[in-house]
Amino acid sequence: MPKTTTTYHHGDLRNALIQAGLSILQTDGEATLTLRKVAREAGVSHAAPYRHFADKTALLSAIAQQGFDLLTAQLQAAATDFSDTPQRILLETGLNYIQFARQYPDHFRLMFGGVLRAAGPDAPLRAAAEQTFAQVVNAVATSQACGIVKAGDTHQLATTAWSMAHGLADLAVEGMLGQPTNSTADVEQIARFSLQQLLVGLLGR
Amino acid sequence: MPKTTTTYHHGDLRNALIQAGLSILQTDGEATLTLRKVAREAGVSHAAPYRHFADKTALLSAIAQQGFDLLTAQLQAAATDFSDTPQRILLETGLNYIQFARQYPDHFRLMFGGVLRAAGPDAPLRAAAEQTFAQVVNAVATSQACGIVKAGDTHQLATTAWSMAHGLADLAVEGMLGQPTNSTADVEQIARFSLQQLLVGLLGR
DNA sequence: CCAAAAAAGTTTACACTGTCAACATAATGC
DNA sequence: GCATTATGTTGACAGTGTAAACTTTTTTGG
Repeated sequence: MPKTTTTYHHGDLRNALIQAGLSILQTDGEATLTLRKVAREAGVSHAAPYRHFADKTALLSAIAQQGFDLLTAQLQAAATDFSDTPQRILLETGLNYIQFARQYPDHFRLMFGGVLRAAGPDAPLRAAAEQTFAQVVNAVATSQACGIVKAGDTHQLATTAWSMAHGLADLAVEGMLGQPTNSTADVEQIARFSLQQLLVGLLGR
Repeated sequence: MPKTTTTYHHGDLRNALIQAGLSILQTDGEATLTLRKVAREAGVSHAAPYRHFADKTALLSAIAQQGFDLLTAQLQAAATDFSDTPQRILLETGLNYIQFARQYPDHFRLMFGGVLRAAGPDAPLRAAAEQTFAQVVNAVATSQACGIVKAGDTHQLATTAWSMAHGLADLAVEGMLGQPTNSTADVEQIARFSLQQLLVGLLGR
């Protein structure tokens, strides 16, 4: 019977629950994301999730983790896209980061909203976040190699770059960028400008 | 009878509720902040808050607004402190912003977590946020006047500076700055470094 | 192969939440 | 002074997260 999908009881809940939660998150936002609704959407009883997640936070944490994985993949894809023009990698990585935040605002907010802070230093969620950060470190290292960023502590420079992109992303999601219209063009413009200003500083003369 | 405090029924609930909510927020975090607990703490029945706030979100919104006011005042105080060394104003404004976030992490997260996004473009909360931003604009204008930031669209440059500080603040609150220890010294160091990098870019040669 | 243990899912129950409607009381304005 | 409004209370309701007891399936060791 390995014909249909998997072997045991339901198929695999846990993934189904994460998927259901993700769907609710994207359509109705975190505020309305309830454990019972997730269970309903997955077609199981309201207590079933507790066989796979210790509590609601654990489910949210898993969803957040999936978000970091997705973001990591997206940044990596961008990096390979621009592997022949390495001078652009840092800029494009930043723009991609911001685009992700705007495309999945609730997912993005969940990723950086308390779940992370609550996660201990050795939680898998934190590891996933650091893998995303590693993508930024890569971009900085590449930029250093091609002379668009000065030599120096790569990790530190990457933290700086990450902060810039993250700040732009968060303010954009919150609707505080490009005050009146807040259009895609507005955000792209200010993001491009800001990242470029930082790059000038990171070149160092 | 203007002896005690105020005139009517309770004194003034609404402020008492905001204060109680603030206290809960700072000691136990947003997750445990419940409307009924706020009412209890203020010494009124569980439905009393509805005479002053349409719903829970309205209370949270008021608390967030108070946060923006506090932050604005703090940034302004920093600005006057350094009025005789204007070259430092932007740096110090940024450091102060980050310090505020670390001092009141839950308050900070509330301010930028959904309530703002949910607030319409003409909500008082948004006005309060813009007043905070105005403080950054001031710092940039001062920096331009003393030649530490190049001429150009002040508003745009301020958005850039705000994003940098905000990104640092948010990542610091989330515990993603200064990976192992995350100590105050660590955060201060990376924040100072990052802001300075940006300043180099904003000088522009 | 099959009993026994473990895993996965269900039902019932409980305390607690946000919110509403009906009611009570205090303050204010004519 | 009294009617109106502002403020606060009580009681109720649907919905929530979570734990305990129970059932069903799956796995597994003799």
